[in-house]
Amino acid sequence: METRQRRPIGRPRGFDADEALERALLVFWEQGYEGASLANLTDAMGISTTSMYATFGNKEELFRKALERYTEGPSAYLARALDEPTALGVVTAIFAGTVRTTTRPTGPNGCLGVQGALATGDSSRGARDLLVAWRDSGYSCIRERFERAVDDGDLPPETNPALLARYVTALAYGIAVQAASGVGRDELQDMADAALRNWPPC
Amino acid sequence: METRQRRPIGRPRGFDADEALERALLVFWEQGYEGASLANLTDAMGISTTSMYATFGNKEELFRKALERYTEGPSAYLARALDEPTALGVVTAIFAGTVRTTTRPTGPNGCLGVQGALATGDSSRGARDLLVAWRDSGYSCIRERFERAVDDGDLPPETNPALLARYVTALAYGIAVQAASGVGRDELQDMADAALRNWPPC
DNA sequence: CATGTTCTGCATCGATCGCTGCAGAAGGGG
DNA sequence: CCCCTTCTGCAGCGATCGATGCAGAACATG
Repeated sequence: METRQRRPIGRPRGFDADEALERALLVFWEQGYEGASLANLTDAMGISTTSMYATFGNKEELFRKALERYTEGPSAYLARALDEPTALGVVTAIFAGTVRTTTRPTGPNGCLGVQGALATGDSSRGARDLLVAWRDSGYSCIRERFERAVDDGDLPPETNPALLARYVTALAYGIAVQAASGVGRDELQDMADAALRNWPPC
Repeated sequence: METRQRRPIGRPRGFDADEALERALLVFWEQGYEGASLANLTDAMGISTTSMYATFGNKEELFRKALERYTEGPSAYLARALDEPTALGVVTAIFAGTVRTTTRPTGPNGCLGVQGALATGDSSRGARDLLVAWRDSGYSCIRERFERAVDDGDLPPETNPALLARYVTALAYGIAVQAASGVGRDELQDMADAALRNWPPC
C-alpha cells in the first residue's frame, strides 16, 4: 500500500507554511496579540490575507499555532529541564533556559507566554485565556516534577511542591518581564545564579 | 492677599476629573493600554470623547496620568516600604504590598505597571516606553535602598545591591503575572513568605 | 484537451480605531 | 443686558481593524 501521497490535488501552496508561521511567531512575540495587526503579520509572513485565512483560519488560530510552535521551539527548554535528575538541576535548567530565550541577541526580548496577551480587551479574551492556560500548564508540570522529587527523597519531605513551583515560576516570569524591559542577559543570569545559591529556599 | 480664585472663568466642568481618571485607571489596569479603547474609557468615565480630550489631552496622556495616579495610589506601598528600617522589612513590605495590590477582591488583578503595555505595536510604543521607565524607576529605588542598607551594615558588605534588587523585582513581577493569571492572594502570600524565610538569598 | 480541486490577487466589506470641528450651553465680568 | 471664556453634545473625520467574495491561476486526474 502507498504510505502517503506526495502531492495533494489542487493548486500547490506558493509559500512555506512553517516559515510563515515562524515569522508570525516573531511578530506576536514582539508586539503581542493585540499589537500585531493582520497587516503586520501578513507583511512579515510574505503572504496575502486571503492565504493566511485559508491556511491558518483566523488571527486567534494563527496565534494558537504560533504558541504551539513557541512551546516546541524557543520554550522547549522547559520540557527538557524537567528530565534533569535532580530538582536543583531542573530549576537551574529552567532559569538558564528562561534567561537565554528571553534575551536572544536577535529576535524579541521577553517571553511570548507572558507578554503575548497579559491584559487585553474583550475581543482578545480568547488569546488571553490561551496564555493563562499555557502558563498554568507550565506551572503544573513543575509542581508535579517537585512532587516526584519529594517522593524520591531529592527534596525534603516537608517541602510544599506547589509553593515551590509558584516560587520558580514567579522568578521565571520576573526574568521575562525584566528581559522585555531591556535588562541584559548576563545580569539576569547572575541573578538566577544567586537565587540558586540557596536551594531549596523553603 | 487672596490665596486662590475659587472658580476659574468659563463654564465649569460637569464631572469630577479625579473620579473620571480613577475610572480610566481601572480600565487600563484590566484591559491594558491597547486593549482599552476610547469608547471603553469614556463609557467608564461617564464623559464624552470631547470632554476627555479637552481635559486629559489624548489617550497616551490619559494613560500617563492614570499611571501617576496608580503610583500614588495602589502602588504607593513601594514608597512606604522603602522607609522600613531594615532591608528585610523593606522586602517584606514590598511583597505584601504587591500581593495585596495585585489580588484585590474588587478590581483588576495584576499590576498596571507590568501588564499595562508589556509588548505593543508601533503606535503604542509611547505607553510601552513609559512603563519600561516606570519599572526601571522602581528597580532603582530598591537598589539604592539596598546600597544604603549595605552602608548601614544592615546587609553583609559583600552583598551586590543591584543583583539583590533584580531578585526582589523579579519576584514582585512574578507575583503580578500570576495574579493576572488568577492565582489567589493566599497562595501568593505563602510563596512570598517562603521566599523571605531565608534572607538575604545571596 | 476537459474537469475537479485548491490556492492566490484584488477589491472591498462593515465595524471600530483615535481624534476633531462646530454650534450652543453655562459660567464670570462689565 | 452683552461679551468673554470654557466646557459639552453631536456628528463625523480619515485610517485601520479583522475578515470575505470572487474570478482566475496552478496543479492532478481522466
